[in-house]
Amino acid sequence: MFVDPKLQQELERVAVLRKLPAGAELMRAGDAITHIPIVRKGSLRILAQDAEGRERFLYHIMPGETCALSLTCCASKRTSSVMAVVEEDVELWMVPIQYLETWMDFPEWRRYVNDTQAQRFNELLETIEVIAFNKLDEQLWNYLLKRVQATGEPILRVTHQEIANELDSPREVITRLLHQLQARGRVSIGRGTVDVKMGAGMAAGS
DNA sequence: ACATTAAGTGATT
DNA sequence: AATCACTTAATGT
Repeated sequence: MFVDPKLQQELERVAVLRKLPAGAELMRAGDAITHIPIVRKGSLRILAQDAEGRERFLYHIMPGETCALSLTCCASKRTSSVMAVVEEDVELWMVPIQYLETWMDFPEWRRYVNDTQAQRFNELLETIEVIAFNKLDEQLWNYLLKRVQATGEPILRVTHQEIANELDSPREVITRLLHQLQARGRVSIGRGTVDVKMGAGMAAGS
């Protein structure tokens, strides 16, 4: 994980290793943040969540990465505003937040925190762009692609309803858009599954 | 066989 | 693009 043996040693000393199965919820909006999760294996899916329980997919956290939001959240001692769901079975290092600051003495840690912040920021911008300027069919395709990339599995076990929830859109619309994608050979759908055909981008249409 | 859940459809705004 | 009302199909017990 870290090159600096001292930092690595610190990590192994204070972090609690935690394993969670796909689909498990690591945290929900409103939860207090006591630990910073660093993904060792697997991946997490991060969703925005509002007071009424509506959701919105934001991005994934992949191995070696940590949640930039928890970093800023605990720095300002606020509660989480996002929900974290396990995408692919994960192993997490749970680092008590107190070490966030004390570890700043390690240059490598500073760089790591900085890098993840920058990376997340870019990803966030990207998803904002998708949400703000793209039509739902493009958002859907983007969503499917990201999830496939995050799981390494081309076949997603998801219902239309679940997708609809995460894109905050009615199920019927998702069903119809999935059919369009199927007609274009980009996916094939089964009950509770979507088989995503990887390959070229979205290109042309309607 | 029955109940439940997922998906498909058409009409309406 | 959203919402409704309803049908049909798959799946679990």
